[in-house]
Amino acid sequence: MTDLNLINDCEKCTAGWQNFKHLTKNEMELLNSNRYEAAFRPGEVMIKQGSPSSNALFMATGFAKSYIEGINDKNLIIDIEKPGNLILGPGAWATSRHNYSVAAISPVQACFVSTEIIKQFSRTNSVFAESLLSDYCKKTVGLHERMASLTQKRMAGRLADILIYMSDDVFGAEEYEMILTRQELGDMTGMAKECVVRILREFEDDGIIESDSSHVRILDRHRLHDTAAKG
Amino acid sequence: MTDLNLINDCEKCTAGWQNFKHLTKNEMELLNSNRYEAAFRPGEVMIKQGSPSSNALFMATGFAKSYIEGINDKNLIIDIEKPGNLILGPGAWATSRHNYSVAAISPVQACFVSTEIIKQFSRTNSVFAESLLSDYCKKTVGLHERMASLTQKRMAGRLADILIYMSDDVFGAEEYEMILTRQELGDMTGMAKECVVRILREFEDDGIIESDSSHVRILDRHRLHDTAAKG
DNA sequence: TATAAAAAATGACATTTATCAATCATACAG
DNA sequence: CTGTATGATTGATAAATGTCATTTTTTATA
Repeated sequence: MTDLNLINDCEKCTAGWQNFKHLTKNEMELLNSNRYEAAFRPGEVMIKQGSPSSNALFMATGFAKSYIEGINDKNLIIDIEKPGNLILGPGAWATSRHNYSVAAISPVQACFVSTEIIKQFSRTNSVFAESLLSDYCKKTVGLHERMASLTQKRMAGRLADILIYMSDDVFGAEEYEMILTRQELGDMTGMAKECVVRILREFEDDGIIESDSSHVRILDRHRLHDTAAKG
Repeated sequence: MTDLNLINDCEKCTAGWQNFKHLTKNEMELLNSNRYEAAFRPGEVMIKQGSPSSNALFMATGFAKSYIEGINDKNLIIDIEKPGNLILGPGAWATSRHNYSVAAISPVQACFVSTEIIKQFSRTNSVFAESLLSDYCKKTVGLHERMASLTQKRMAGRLADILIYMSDDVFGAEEYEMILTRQELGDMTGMAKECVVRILREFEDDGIIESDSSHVRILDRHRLHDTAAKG
C-alpha cells in the first residue's frame, strides 16, 4: 500500500457520491481537510471484517469487492465497489466494527475519511441524514432481492442475475471486462467455481453471451433476463 | 380483520420499541392520536409486498412473519415479528413501496401508524433519526449473517441457525412453541418441507432437541451451536 | 523470451437436496 | 361422533450441485 497524494479536491472527485451534495461549504471543507489518500494493488485488503469502523473509505478509482468472510474459508461477495462509492457498512452504526471485508480487484485509489465526521454530518444536517438513511435502505432492498435469488433460483438463474448486475449496475454496458475470477463469481452466486465455468459455457453455447475468460458480452439480453426470471 | 379498540395508550404498550423513548411528549401525543388499531387472524396478510408504504405497523400482541414473495410461489421468510416491533421496511425510504409482505401467524393486535409521521420525527428529532438508522443497520448486519448462512451452510447448519434464532431472539427460552409450520421453516432456511422434517428428526435422534410438531425444546445447546458453526 | 504461478476448463464421480406419491396424524365443522 | 381438510411423515427416486484429479490456458515475472 503506497501513499500518494494524487487527488487534490473532493469537490471534483466526489461528484459520484450523491450524498456529498447535501453538505454545506464548511462541511465539505472539513471533509476535504480530513481525508487520507491511499493506493491499493489488486488483491490488497482495504478494510478487514471485524476491525473497528473508525474510517470510511471513498473510492476514487478502480474496483473492489465487499465480502463476508464465512465458514470454511468461504467468502460471500455482497457488492462490487466502484468509483464514487463511499464504503461505510452498517456495522459502523450497529457494532462499531466493519461487518465485512473489502479488497481491491484492480489498482485502487481511495480516501480514508473518519467515520466520526460522517456521523457528525448526519447529526447536524438532516437532509444529509435522510439521504444517508435512504441509501442504506436502497441497499437493503437490493439485499433482499439477492437473498431471494440465492435461495430460490438454481445456478443458471443466479449467475444470470450477476451478469445482469455487472452489466447494469457496475459497468452500464452490454460488453465489459470480467474483473472477477470464476472463483469470485462463485463467491457471488453461492456456487463452486467449476459450476460457474460450466454454466458460462452453456450460456455461450446457447448464444446468450460471448465470453472469454476475461471478457463478457451479452448477445441476447432477452433470454438472459428470461433465465434470471425463471430461476 | 376486525376493528377493535383495545389499546388505550401508546405510553404503556410501546415500551417494546426502544426508539419511541426518544420522542418528546408532543411527538408521543401526535403518534397516539394518529394510530388505527386492527386485529388479524392467523394467516391474514397484514402488509402486502408492492403496496404503497403509507403506513407502518406496530405489533402489540401476537406473532407475524415477514416474507419476500419470490418466484414459483416460493416465499423467503426474513423475520419473525413479535410484540414491540415496528414494522416499516426499507422500501419506505427507497421506493415508497413495501418490499416484503407480512402475515399473521397467531392472532395479532396491531396499530397502523402513518409513515409520514415517522418520517417527520426522523427529520425533526435527530436522536430519533440516529437510533432509527442504527436499527436498520443492525437488521442489515443480521441480514448479512443470514445470507452467509443460507449460501455457505448445508441444511442441518441452516436449520440449527433458525432454531437458535427462535430460542434467542423470538422467545428467549430453551423451550418454545413452534409457531411455524414445516413449510415455513423451509421458507426460512431455503429448503423443502420434507427435508425440514428429516433433519428435525435427525436432531431428535441425536438428542440435540426434543420436538413434536408444535413444540421444540433444546436439549444440547452446545451441539446445536456446533452444528450451526460447522455448517 | 523463458519459466513459474495462477486461473480456467474438463470429466468422472460423490454428495446433497428436491420432488413425487403415498400414508399417517390432528384439528375442526357439522 | 364422523368426515374432511390440513399439515406431518416416510420412502423411493431424480435432479442439482459439489468435489477431486488432471490438463490446458493465461498471466506474471525473471
